[in-house]
Parts: sequence; C-alpha cells; structure tokens
Amino acid sequence: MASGGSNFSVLLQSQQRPSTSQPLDAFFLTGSSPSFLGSRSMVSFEDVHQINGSTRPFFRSFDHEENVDDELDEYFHQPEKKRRLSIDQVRFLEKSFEIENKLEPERKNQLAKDLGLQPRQVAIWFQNRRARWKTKQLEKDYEALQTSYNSLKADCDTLLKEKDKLNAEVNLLTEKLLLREEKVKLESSEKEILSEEPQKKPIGDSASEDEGSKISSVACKQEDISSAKSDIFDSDSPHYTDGVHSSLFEAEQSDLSQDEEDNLSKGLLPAYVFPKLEDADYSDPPASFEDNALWCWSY
DNA sequence: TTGTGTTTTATTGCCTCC
DNA sequence: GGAGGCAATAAAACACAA
Repeated sequence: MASGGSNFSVLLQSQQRPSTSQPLDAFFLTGSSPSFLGSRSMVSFEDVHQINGSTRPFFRSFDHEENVDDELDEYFHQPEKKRRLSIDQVRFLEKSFEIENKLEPERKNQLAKDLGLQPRQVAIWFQNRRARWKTKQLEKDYEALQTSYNSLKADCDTLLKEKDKLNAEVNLLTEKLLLREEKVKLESSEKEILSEEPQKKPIGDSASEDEGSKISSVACKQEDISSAKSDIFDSDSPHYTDGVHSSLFEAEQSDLSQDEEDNLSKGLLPAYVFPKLEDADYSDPPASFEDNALWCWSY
C-alpha cells in the first residue's frame, strides 16, 4: 500500500479477523479525518482542497500514483460526473452491508464520514446493493425451485410409466377373464343340453338314476378338473403367478379334508375350488367358496 | 480503436410509515 | 407532510472481442 501507516490499512486488517462480534466499530473509531476520500468520488469535489501530498486520494491512486497530479487536474477542470467508488471504499461498504443491510441515519453518517462520501452516496450505495442482493437471491430461489421441479418431474414420469405398465397388465388380465367366462358359459350350456337327454327317459328306479347322476357328476368333475387344471397351470396366465390367485388357491387348499387332499394329489379337485367367474370378485373374495361353487355338483 | 454488453452510480416517481 | 425504501431507468465507467 502506498500509505502503509494509514489508519485504514490497519483497520482493514483488523476487519479480516474471523470474529463477527466486533463489527465495524474499529472502522468507526478512525476519527473524523476523511481517510477514505476516494480519488474520484463526487464528494471529493468539496474536499479537494484538503488533498495535498500527505492526504492525497487514497484508493485508486494505489494502482497509478504517477497519475495523481493529472487526476488532481481533473478534479479542478472536469465537470461533476458519475464516479466509481474506490475498491477499498467498496470493500468497506461490503463489510458493513454484511453486518446489516439496512442503514440507520447514524450509521449512514458515520460511514459517510469515514469513507469521505456524502451520506446520500452511502444511502444510494446501500440501496443499489440491496437491489443486487435481491436479484441474486431471486436467482438462487429460482435455481432451487428448478432443481426441486426437475426432481419431482422425474418421480412423476417414473410413476406414470409404472401406471401404464399396470394398466396394460390389468387389461390383459381382464381379457383373459372374459375369455374364460365365455368358455365356462359355453360349457355350461352344452351340459344343459346333455342333461336334458336322461330326463326325457321314463322314470326308472332311483338306484339307476342315482347311478347315472353319479356317473354324470364324476364325468363333470373330471372334465372340469382337466379344464381347470389347464387354466390354473397355464404358464401364459400371469395372474396365476402374481400371488393373488395362487394364494386364493392355497387358502382353499388349507381347508380341504384329508380325502379331498388325497384327491387333489391324485389330480381330482373338488369343483367348488373354482368359483363361478361371473360371481367372482377378486378384489373382495367371498367368505365361502361354496357359495360360488360350480353348479356342476348338482348334476 | 471501436462497437457492444455489463456493471455501477445516481435520479425519479411512487408508496408506506410515523 | 417528511423521511426512507423500492422499482425502473438513465448515464457513466468499465471490460472485452473484433
């Protein structure tokens, strides 16, 4: 620094201490001398006569002291123009702003005095500084919002894809259910036609009728078992592997008697294991599967 | 050197608060 | 009504590429 022994340089160093509990008091104790008189500040026009060899313009002159005389000339001759504050004046104001971005009249006057500026200049500087700070803050907020938005959008996209996938699966399952329903209806109507045949016969002894009924029942059982088995173990049917129907099946299995379990192991499933499709509500299974048992037991 | 974009300083007009 | 803050804007200073 050109004037190493100046109050300012000492005070600036003291300001660089990490402690923030000692704000700019040190600065404000510099006395009444305008040690911050900016070389090109407007206010200096009033005080320019104080500038001599020892108190010459303080800051800008650091970089080009050889121009001091020229600058002094400028002070006398150039019209009053907008001038930038020196680097150190700005640094000082920045420090002050960090501590408190609002300016009470007392503080404003003190700052003006210490920096060799007009109080109005200090006020304007704070005004503009607040505006810049606000702009920066808005940019930060915008970036934060954008980050948040991007994250949410990514989540939303993932969920939408998952939803589409599940919808496709639901459609596939619905289609299969409808097909199966159609198949069961077709089979039932065929059986109705077949069952009308024996009823046309003259009423015989009950024993032979029972025998025929049993045979029909067994035939029905075996036929349904084979068709049901083929449905249940159809590897193309994803719904039998998704845990819903399989757990349904398992739950039913656990209620089987020993004989039924034996039949199951032999491939002879009781028909009531398979509920009537038109009555089946897979979202809320009936309490008793007997309620939904296939009517074929009645044959 | 010059044209152009950015930053900084300052003004103006409006608003709010005491 | 005056003081002070803010937004919008002007204008000077500055940076920088061509």
